[in-house]
Amino acid sequence: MEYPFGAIERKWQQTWRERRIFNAPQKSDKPKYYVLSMFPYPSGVLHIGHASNYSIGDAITRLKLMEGYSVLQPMGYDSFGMPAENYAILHNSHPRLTTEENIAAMREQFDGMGFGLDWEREVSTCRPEYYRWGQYIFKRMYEKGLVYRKKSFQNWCEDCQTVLANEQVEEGTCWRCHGAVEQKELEQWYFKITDYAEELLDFSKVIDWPERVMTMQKNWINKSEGAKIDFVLENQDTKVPIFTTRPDTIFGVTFMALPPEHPLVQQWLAEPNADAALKDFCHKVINADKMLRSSAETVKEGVFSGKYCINPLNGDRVQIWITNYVLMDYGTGAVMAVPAHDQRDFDFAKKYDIPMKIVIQNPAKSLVLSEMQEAYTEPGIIVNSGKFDGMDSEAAKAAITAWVAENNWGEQTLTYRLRDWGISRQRYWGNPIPVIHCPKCGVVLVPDKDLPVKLPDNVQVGRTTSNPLLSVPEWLNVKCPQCGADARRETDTMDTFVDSSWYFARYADPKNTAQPFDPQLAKYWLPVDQYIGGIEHAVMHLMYARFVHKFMRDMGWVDSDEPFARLLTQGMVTKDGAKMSKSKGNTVDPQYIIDRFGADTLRVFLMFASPPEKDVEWSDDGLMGSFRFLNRVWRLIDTHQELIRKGLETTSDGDLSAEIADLRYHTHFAISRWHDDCLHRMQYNTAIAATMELLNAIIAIKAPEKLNEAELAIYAFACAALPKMLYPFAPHIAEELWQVLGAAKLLHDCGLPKFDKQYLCRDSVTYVVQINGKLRGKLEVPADIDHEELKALALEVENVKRSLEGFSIKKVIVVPGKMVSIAVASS
RNA sequence: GCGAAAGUGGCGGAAUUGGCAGACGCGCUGGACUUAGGAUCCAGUGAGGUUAAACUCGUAGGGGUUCGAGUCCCCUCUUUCGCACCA
Repeated sequence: MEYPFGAIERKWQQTWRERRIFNAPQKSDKPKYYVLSMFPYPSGVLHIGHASNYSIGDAITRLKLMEGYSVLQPMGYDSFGMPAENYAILHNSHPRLTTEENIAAMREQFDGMGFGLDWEREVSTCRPEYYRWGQYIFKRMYEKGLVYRKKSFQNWCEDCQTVLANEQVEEGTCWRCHGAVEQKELEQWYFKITDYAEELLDFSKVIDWPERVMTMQKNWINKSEGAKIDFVLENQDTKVPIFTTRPDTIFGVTFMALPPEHPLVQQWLAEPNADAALKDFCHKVINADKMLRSSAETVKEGVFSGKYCINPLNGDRVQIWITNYVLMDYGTGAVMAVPAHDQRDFDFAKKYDIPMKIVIQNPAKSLVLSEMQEAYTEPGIIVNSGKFDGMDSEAAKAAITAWVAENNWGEQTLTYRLRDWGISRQRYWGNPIPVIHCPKCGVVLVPDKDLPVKLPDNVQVGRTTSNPLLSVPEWLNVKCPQCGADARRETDTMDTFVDSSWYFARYADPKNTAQPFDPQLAKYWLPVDQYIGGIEHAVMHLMYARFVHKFMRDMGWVDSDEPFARLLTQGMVTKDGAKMSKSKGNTVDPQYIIDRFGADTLRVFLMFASPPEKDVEWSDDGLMGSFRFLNRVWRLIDTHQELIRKGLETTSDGDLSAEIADLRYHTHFAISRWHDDCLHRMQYNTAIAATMELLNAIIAIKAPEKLNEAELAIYAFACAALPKMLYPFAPHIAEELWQVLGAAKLLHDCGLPKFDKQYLCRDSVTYVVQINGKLRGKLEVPADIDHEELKALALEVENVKRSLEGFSIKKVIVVPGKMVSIAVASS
């Protein structure tokens, strides 16, 4: 007989809704706790990955409620972007309509899972009441100098018909569609995330983040210290700044390397007498696959530009080469090449027969140019460097930099790999950038009173070669708010990562119509105490959100330095060892599981199969195991409910059988483990295992109706612990059984299951006896036994005695409560 | 190539501080029951060995520290992830 999960789940979902259990109060006597799972794109269908992810957040939510916190667990939808646009095209509809339909469908499925979400705080990024404030934030950032426009080569995804930020290019492909990314010269809007590079490297204000995520962000930002030094074009005043971390090698520069994108190179190419070979080379490199080009294995190539520049330190005349191995994106986009002391420059110089110059000697073994097979990149003694000769190269770094600064040739500087965040997207379904281009006034921000700039509805969506917004003249053409002249709206929309960079703050005050959120409310709820989401957002979303949060802090809107105090990166659900996907045909439909076995069964399986940060391998058999487990709990309590209710009203004083004393120990032990696993270790799989062990211990009592009053009290206590222990994972059945046992209150309001330390101490303890680390016997002794007495007893254990024959005892060690270890040597 | 994490039965996983390896679940084997179920209950289940014990081996492989190592140290292999010409 299966327990009636369907009726139970519907009943409690309705009760929670009616009693507003999960609608977080704006004010509370209790301490606050903000649990947030990354919001989904509203696909319209609940995926097993959603079920898994949100089960974790919900377990934490219910635990924190039991613990006495005022908990906020909101939910919303990341509803702008390509997928929504494509979905609408596929269904021959409009993204506004399909998105709202999908949201309604998903909401129903979320409720079917029994998630305790505060739906009164729902946000959806594509609704004007939300994106209005995204535009408002854009404007405030603009006013603070954190937004600018720049024309340059962009990562262009042909499939998505839009540009991508550097972070959004994965192995040369688009992070979303994995189409090829090429370079295209465009004028784009940027957020100056680099202003916060230094602070983004600092994770001292987060409480608990995975080391891995912090490392990934640090690597992404990649700070390096060095010097910026101006070389000067021969016979001209034009400066060519370079960045180097090795100023100690500057006297060894024999050529300069520039990428084809370098402005100087572009200028030379534009000259009427530009060299044809140079043109061809630049064209080839710029249009080459970006992934291939930036791979260390790619053969270094270049063309001599015919131009020279002057090394300011020694006046050397240096050839300028255009190469494929220098990145326009990093440092100043120009490299002083020191082939003797840099492997890349060495390879290049060998290939093109460019001279080399040793300026650092290996103290162990003198370098000879003609014999060098690779660059010498280690520290050493400075040579051929004028007044710095003889110095230690490490010390020379500072000395040379200081000399450079003194002579105004350059300065000490920091550089980061992190680039500014390009937020322009040439798509319809996104947040319009609130800007008007006026032929007289230039860039004019849309006045706050005119926000939001609403997306027009009458647009032909589809894969177009230009931004669909260009085809809506009544939207596009406006009067300049400053001078009233005919002007045009900006048609770029914002990267959807902008929308998701502040939503966690909007949840604090989601209906505010006067500002993004009331700072008082945001200061109350933020930071998010526990954030949960996929590792795939380790760099992009999490770094953008940290950046925008720091901006909001600087505006005084929030007062925390970090948006997410604790971060849990959950694993994905796999089947047959691979990520579930339609194309592989290895998907599982959570709705079918819910209909057939109940949401509680699904949740218990997902939480039991592995710790939250690890992947879960789907198993139909495993799911059945969870279903049987819940059925066993159900049968136990349902069958004995009257007995248990009676037992709950009696006290536990009186004689106990050994069996019941044992049950009492197991009960308190299981609850204490559950506490540790749920509250400290966040290892929910073992918390469920502890609950199963308790169930097994209770079921082992075969005839509870024959127990005396004291024993029955212990039995009932054990049974009553089960619903509480199950509540975070299987809340519906837990709530139902709790009611069956006669409770008046709902479980979230009844506190954590309690255990008593005194019952964790046992009268007698089993010690194991080891000889040289090998198990040789066991003995049962009183827990408070004297160690000397214990040693003596251990030596008398039959098997131990036999094993000791022919050996002499060197040492006997007692590990309290656990073992006696005997070290022996053959005699 | 660099960096990080990991490697435990047939499977998912447990072992929290260096202290009985394999909790819990799945699967499997044998049995009971019959309302024949995706049911329930009982017993067993790392490998070898034995009638049964004893005992031996065993946490990717090899060495080491220790009375004692899945756990600490060194080397090697494999897998996953991140970075990958960053000047």
